[in-house]
Formats: sequence, structure tokens, C-alpha cells
Amino acid sequence: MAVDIPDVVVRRLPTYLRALRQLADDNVDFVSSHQLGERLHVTPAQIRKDLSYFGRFGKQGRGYNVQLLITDLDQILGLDREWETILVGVGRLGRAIIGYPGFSPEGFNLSAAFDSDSEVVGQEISGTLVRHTSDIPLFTQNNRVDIAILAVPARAAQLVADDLIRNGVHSFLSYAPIPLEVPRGVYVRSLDPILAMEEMTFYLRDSERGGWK
Amino acid sequence: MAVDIPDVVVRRLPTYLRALRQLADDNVDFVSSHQLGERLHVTPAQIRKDLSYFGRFGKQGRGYNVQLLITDLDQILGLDREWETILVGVGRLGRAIIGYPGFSPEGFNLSAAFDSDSEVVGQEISGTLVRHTSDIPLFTQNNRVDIAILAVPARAAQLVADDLIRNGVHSFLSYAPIPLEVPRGVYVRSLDPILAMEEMTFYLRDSERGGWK
DNA sequence: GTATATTGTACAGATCTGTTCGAATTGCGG
DNA sequence: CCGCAATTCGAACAGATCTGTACAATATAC
Repeated sequence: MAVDIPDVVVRRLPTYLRALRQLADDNVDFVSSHQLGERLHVTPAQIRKDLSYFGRFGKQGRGYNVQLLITDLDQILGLDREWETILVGVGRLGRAIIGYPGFSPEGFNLSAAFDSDSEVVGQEISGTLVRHTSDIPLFTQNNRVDIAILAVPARAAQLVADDLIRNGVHSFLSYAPIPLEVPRGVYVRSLDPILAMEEMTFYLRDSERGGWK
Repeated sequence: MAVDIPDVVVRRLPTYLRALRQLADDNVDFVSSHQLGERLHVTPAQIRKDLSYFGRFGKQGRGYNVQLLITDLDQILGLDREWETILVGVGRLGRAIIGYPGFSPEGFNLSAAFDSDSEVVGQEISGTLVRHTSDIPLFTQNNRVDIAILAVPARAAQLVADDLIRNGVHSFLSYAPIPLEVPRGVYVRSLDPILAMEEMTFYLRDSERGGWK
């Protein structure tokens, strides 16, 4: 059905959505691809092309109805529903994630947190009870888990992921600085600070010695 | 000099480097593009092409000398030196970043941390003293700052970035879920969990109702 | 009713990826 | 020690994919 949407397009849609929400907050009713593109440093054609993969949302001479396009993008991206997530790894990073207020308004519900350290297990952090990782099988049997957030040390990440996959989880947001090996059909999105830094230093390397590129 | 390297290539190099380091740990001396590609799920041609942007590192019939290629990639990516970084925002996430042991081995030195909350200012966290954000100008005058890591709330991120840019910082790793507006020549790499999640839900949306794509 | 604005798409150009092949090196058998 | 099969790189080419331009179609504003 959804015919082969390029990854790059999918990556841009959430940014469009954000800008649109901001416009809605400012009580803007209509926006043209040109206006939107200026905000986001994207060409108008890019925006029109991207949206055209999913239908015809614009009105000639007028632009896009902001509210309507938000609704449509929400649906396209699957944000018109709740997504059940769990966190594995309740160290410093894990605690920051539990307390992060940004997930909930987007429909991401953190339903449980797991750790293997008996020091943290049993504690309640920012309103979420920390369970032992050995409880994962039982939990996944009784609860829907759409996405697992991994905030465990690098050496543990693969094992934890394997375990979760065995228990039916097939979507991960991983903070671990390693490439997870997963079977086909399992989706992994990685937020790796080291990779990000090392991409940057490549560009800095030259600009450091005077003058920008 | 460095002729227009595609971004995608730069993004892959650090992953190559990681795999190579692992091979070196396993005392592997030579590796072919085929072997390396299998590990990373990249075609051998891709690897050869990517590397060929920077020179000729391989040996026909043998492959790549692991140690030598590591050294070369370190130099290409600018990892053959120390990079001075500062952290702005010492909340839960900031604390996790200060304590993260992964930066230092890669040559990233966290030389200072800043926050505007007088509750945290003055504290020493994981060996780093937290200063007030108003000390940033003085600090940047007296110390080299290559990269600033932003772990401040979304509403503060742009202001903090503007301030840092005025003080000569031109490279950012931002954890804030907003697109930073920066002048040309300033490099921003963003780690945005919400965007990452929303990209994922697009793909999950369909696979959820039975069957993988 | 006419000038203006803006979409969606067709086309063109640019960029990225994969295939193929000559050249060079290695390893092995005789 | 020599020659030949096997291996692998790097580059040229081809194909696929992504981005930008141009324009017909159509809605708006006055």
C-alpha cells in the first residue's frame, strides 16, 4: 500500500510537523511550501515532493491548511495513537530518560523500567517502578511493548536486545555506542554521541586552522 | 584540498573505524572490504569507494592493514588529537553526560560544565566543577573550546547557543529537541530522541497490524 | 475578470550506489 | 624457483535514487 517512501523523506516529516505545530501555536491558518521551507532551510519543491508521496494536501494559490496538515502528518507518522515503551537500563542516562517530559506529549508512554542492579530494582523513579530484567518475559507477555529504549552499557546492549527480541519486541531506540545485530524485521534507531562527535571533528579538522569552509 | 566529501561517506567512516578497532583487539592484521562489509552490512564496493576518497590504503590480493587503516582514519577524522569540549546544562541529562566514560578515550576532554541554576553551580559532579553560565565569556577567552554539548531545556537552547556563538564557539552537539538557528560556518549535530521515535513509528505503523514489511 | 499566488508533477540534473574489470599481490604445486 | 589460480583493490562505467527547475492547472483577491 504505502509505496516505498524514501527514508530521507520519512526523516524530514517529523521536522515539518514540528514547524507546523509552532505555526498553529501562533494561530497561523495557512502556510505555503515557500514559507515552511524558509523556516526549515529546505527548498519548497522538496516539501511539496515529500508531501506528494502521501496525497494532495495543498490548495493552489493558498498553500497548506496548517491544522489539517498536522492531522494528516500525525496519521501518516502514526502519532494519532499511544505507543507503549519500556526502558532498559536505569543508570544516570536511564534516569534522565525516565524524567524526560518530552515523550509523553507525543504519545509515547513509558510503561516500565528495567535494570539488573539490585540496588535500583524496586525503587520508584519519577513515578516509574524499576523492575528486574528477569521480569521482562512476564511483562511482555501481559503488556504490549511497541518500542524499547536501551540505556545500558555497550557491553550489555546486544544481550539485552537479543533477550527483548526473543520476547517479541521488534523496535528499539538505542543509546548504546555499538551497532546492534538484529534479524530482519527488527527496527533499530541509534542515538550514538560518539559517532556524532566523530562526524563533527572531520569537518572541524580543517576549519580549525583559520577560515571556514 | 579535501575535495568535497559526501556527508554520507563521513557518517560511515566512524563506523568503519569502530569495526577496525574491534578487529585490532582480536589481533587481526588484515581485513578485506568484503569481510568488513559483512560485519557492517555495507557492500564491499561502498567501503572501497568511501576510502578511495582519501587515498589508496589497500593491498591487492590481501586487503587492508588493520592497524595502518586505523591510524589513517584517525587522522582523516581528526581523532589524532584532543578536542576540548564544554557542557552547558547540568540537569539529569547533563549529569549523565558528565559521567559518561565514552568520550575521554576518543580524545574528547570535558573541560568545564555550566548551568544557570544556583543550586547546582559550585557543585563538583564526577570531578567537574559546575560554573555559572555567566562565566562562559571569561572561560572561552582563556580556554580553547572546540565543541559545546548542549543539554539544556528546549526553550533555553537557542539563547544558550547564540551566547556561545558570540563567544566564538562554532560547533555543537545538541540534545535539545529543536532545530537550532545558526549562522553559516557553525556546525550543529543534533541528537533528538523525539525525532528518532517519530521516524520509527512511521515504519511500525504498518508492521504492527501483522506481518513485517 | 484579470493579475497574483501556489500547488503538484514532469522533466532534468546531481548525487549516490552497485557492477564490472584490469592490475597487482599472494599462495601453492610442481 | 617458477608459473598459475585465487584473491582483492581501485577506478570506470552504469543504474538507481534523490533534488531542483519549470510549468500547466487552479484557486484567490480585489
